[in-house]
Amino acid sequence: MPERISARTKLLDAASRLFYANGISATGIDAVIAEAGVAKMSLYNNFASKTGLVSAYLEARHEEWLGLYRAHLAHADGSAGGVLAVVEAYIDHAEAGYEHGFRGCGLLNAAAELPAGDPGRQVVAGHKAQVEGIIRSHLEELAAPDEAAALAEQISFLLEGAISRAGLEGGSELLYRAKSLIDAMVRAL
Amino acid sequence: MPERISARTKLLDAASRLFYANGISATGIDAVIAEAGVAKMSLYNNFASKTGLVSAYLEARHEEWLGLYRAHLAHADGSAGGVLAVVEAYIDHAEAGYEHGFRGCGLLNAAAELPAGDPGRQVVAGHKAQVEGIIRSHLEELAAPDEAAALAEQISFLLEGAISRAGLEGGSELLYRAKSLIDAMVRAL
DNA sequence: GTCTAGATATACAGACTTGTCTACTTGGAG
DNA sequence: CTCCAAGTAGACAAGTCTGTATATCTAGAC
Repeated sequence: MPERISARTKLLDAASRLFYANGISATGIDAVIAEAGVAKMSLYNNFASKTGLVSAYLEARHEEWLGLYRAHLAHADGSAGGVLAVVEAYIDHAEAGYEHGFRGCGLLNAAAELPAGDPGRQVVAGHKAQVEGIIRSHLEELAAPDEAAALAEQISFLLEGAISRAGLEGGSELLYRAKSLIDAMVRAL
Repeated sequence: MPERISARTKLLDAASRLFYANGISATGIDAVIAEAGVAKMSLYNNFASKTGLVSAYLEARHEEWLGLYRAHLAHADGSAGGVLAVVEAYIDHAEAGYEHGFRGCGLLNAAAELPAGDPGRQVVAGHKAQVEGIIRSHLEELAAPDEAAALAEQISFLLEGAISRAGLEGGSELLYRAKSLIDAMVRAL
């Protein structure tokens, strides 16, 4: 009973691995279907084009992150713990055993190779804004709205930079440093 | 007397515009030579391959940033001003009138589309480490080495994140917010 | 048992990519 | 004036890319 997995799922999983490790432009259709172990027509039966596959990839990365965040939030301790759950979701991401090491935020990397004006860049901008919004909503339970908004922006910048730098280093170490910095900032409230 | 400009320079300038605006993989040789207004053989007489052009591009972006930083450093006010000169160099970069708007750090964007293990990623990691080192050396004139190192890391994360987010927004506004945050952090020493 | 939706294998069209080759032109240095 | 380095124009080889077309297979619904 080998768990029937749809071609669509296999394609998204394969695309996720290859797009993340090697970049989107550098990953051809043929590489994706070979990694997925499906026929080329299965790709075009499930997605309108490579661009459609990329859009689904972006959406899936966003949903995946939300899932990791919610899992940590469920065991989080108070509002400060909620903020840390955001960081822990990225740490999970960094340690999820990518074949060629951690390479930073998949969404930000995708945006980097999309030409200016591509709608995919709006998706990524929306994701980042949502993350900052989550942080802000937790902080609003600990401080006045103005202060919460300012600190949420600062924390989201700090976290974003730590992810990028950690991606260049290839490991999650810098994310733990960001976590303790953020922990101290929230506790200082 | 139309200022004789070498084909190499025209190619690097054209590659700079196109690689930055549209991404490296998405930019073909033909587009670069058309933008530069030179013959294809001029490219291969000056660079071993497209990869060689990309390496020169990365090096040029690093040198360009250093030039902007040094220009601000020359008019900087004390060690705190030295740290702010780092931020101002990125603000200059963001406002340098890119054809399709600011799109973040060109070096980080390039790293995002290089496959894991590509030597170009080391160049980018080195640039980011050098920036953090510059910040640290300024702070060491204001605080103990340990404290300076910790704050330099925090500031470099914050700045890096602000650049990425500003690139997604397409403007330099978020960089000014980062500048005032960093200004406050340094003054608090 | 039949029908159908989904999957498969393979070939192929057409465009685009990097890089090479050859023959020609041009601007200045000596 | 001559020579040479740098640049030009365009054709071309060889490979890769996306996307389509066709014919076949298979598992479950009815």
